[in-house]
Amino acid sequence: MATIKDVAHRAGVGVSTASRVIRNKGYASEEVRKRVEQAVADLEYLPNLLARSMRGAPTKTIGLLIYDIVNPFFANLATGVEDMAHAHGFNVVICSSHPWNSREREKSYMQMLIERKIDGLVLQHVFSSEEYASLLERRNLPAVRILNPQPGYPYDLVRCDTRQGTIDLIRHLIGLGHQRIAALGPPMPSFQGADRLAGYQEALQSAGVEVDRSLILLEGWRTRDGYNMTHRLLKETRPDAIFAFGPRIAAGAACALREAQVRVPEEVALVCVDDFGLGSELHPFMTVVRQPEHEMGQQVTQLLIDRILGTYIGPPREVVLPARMVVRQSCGSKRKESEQAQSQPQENSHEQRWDDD
Amino acid sequence: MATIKDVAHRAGVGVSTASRVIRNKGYASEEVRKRVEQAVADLEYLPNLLARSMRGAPTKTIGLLIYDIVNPFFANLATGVEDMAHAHGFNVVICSSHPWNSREREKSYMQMLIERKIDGLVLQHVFSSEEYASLLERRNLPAVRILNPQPGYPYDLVRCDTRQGTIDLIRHLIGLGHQRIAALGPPMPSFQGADRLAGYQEALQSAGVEVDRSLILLEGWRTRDGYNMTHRLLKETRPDAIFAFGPRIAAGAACALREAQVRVPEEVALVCVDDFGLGSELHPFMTVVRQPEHEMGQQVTQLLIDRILGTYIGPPREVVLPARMVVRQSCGSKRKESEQAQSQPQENSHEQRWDDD
DNA sequence: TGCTATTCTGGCAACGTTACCACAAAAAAT
DNA sequence: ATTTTTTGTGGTAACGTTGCCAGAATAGCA
Repeated sequence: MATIKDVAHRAGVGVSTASRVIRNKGYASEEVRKRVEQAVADLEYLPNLLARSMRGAPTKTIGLLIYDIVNPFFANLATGVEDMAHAHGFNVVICSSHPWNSREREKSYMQMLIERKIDGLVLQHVFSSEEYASLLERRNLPAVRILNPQPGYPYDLVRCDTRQGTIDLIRHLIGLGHQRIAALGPPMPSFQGADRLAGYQEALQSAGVEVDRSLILLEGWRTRDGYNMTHRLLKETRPDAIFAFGPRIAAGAACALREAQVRVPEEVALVCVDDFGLGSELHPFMTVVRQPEHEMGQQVTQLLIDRILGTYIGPPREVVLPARMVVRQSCGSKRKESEQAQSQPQENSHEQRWDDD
Repeated sequence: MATIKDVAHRAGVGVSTASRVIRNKGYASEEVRKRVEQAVADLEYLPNLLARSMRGAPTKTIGLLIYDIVNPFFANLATGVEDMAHAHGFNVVICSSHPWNSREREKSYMQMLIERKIDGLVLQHVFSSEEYASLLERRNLPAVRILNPQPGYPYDLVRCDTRQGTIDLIRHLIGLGHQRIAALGPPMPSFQGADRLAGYQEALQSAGVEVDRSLILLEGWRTRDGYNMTHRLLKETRPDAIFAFGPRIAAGAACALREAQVRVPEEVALVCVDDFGLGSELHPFMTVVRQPEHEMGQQVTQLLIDRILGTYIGPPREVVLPARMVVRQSCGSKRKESEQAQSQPQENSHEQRWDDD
């Protein structure tokens, strides 16, 4: 662990001179420059960022606090953040507070990020406690939000219009002749849930389909919840279609349907919001509405960096990106039936789908 | 951004006293303790970790450097690392150097991690340059490895016996009557690839099946590669089964098979190493060999923390965990056919599969 | 030759924290 | 009564870096 002192000594110069050469700032003769650079190479010197930051230098690091890195949605989001951050010379510290609201980790990560003096923060969490907001404010640490606003605090926000996306999806189902469409989601004080529920109701009403409250079950986001809700649903009625608010719910529903020997899409259609990552590459089956995760990650990072660099100063901005429907086979569309022999013409070309390089 | 000086001043004590109270170490009267704690609360003081670390204190942070957080394998691995790290009071900085060997990011992240003075490092990368090893050595920064050894450097290692796992998988195929089994993998100087190729050949030989070199294609890990290899393969021959070295390859293969109108599993069986994350929850189709990612993450972190704390000092350890075969439907097993009506009895109960809470 | 610019160099303070020391007061042991 | 130990407190020096300043050497210009 060589320090700048070692470098200076080895090059036979003072520390300030070495510092100037290393940072390439200020005067230094060619002669001295060479010697210092040689010493840096010899000692494999890397500056101590901690010490630098203590003098007030930015850490060039941003934090990303999300629920669950295992969820492909967040994973894609994270790569979007990383891509944009890197383009601006920032590094990203990903903190996955972990499945389902582990408050303890949320707090631990918030403190850790602040203590380590990051330059800014991308937040997906809705704070479980208001104390966090005041923590950020007091240090005036720039923060931006993804997905959900933080009620009462005016951060920049990038979100996706899943309400409209849901409307598209439900209209698609109605267009295929489905009328009794069930909705499976989380319990209701929920931002993401509310958008989808609103879209669901709006699409039905505008199509003149009555909203049947017994078709709406709101119990949770997990696979387990989707499974339970579907079983309960099937005990009472037989819907034409099931709209799951998220992919885990849809996966649980699919399992319950299999167990009940109800065939998808022949007997019931199944759709959801957000995609299945690798699973959709393997077997492009489920018709979904996709949020543009990667782009959302990039955009929110751009907003944050604007704030960090002071490029933008002003009232909070809100960027709303459209959701994109991907029609596949899980609703037994007419199109699909008529073109069954061909290789899913309704799916985008695979060239576009595979961005794994 | 209150400092300890502010706290001390507000409490009417010296900085050392404040420090002692905050760290709960050394003497302090009840009276003073109260006042300092009140000041901490009032000012929302959080210690500056940077400054602490400059005095030589451990940062209680470990770095995790992986290829691709979007891959569910790595995502699960990461949560394993986080779980164990948290259990010991460490935080984790995840750095996803990103799809397919972005050397630039690898380097940038290595430097960033070292500069930020983490306590230890979990590495999955095989260094693209030897300079990294010497970097770590010189700072004697503890590091451990996951998946692959670093040739020439004796780090602790946790890996999975994918050779044996592959043997199980191929034997399973042979047991179902498949003889002409194709292998699709990456180009050959590859650790992971070599294990799987070896297992493949070993299983065939021990079953008395001749290894046909024209059935072995080694072009890459990507979906695109699997797609291309499969098309090329089908142009020349028609195998009984396809063994993909990884899930992306399998996904590409599945796509090519669909396009060629070859049905899985009726006409050709398809298996691979590693699972499909959410996709397998939705549609448990592909028979795979799974590495215990989460456990691997936990174990490797335990090894690292042993090194950091000095609990273990000695020669490098190697932990080899078994792979687990998950039989599903993609090889048209006899079992599956005979029990078709039932709900996948060969799959573990969903209670075990769903760990999303 | 002098005089001001320009280029180059190194010493020193400061960032926020803690380890170490010195000292004072109280408590305990002689 | 004294010495020793325990308890409580605050000052100071580092950690590695950079900004600021002072000064030396060189160059440019009368």
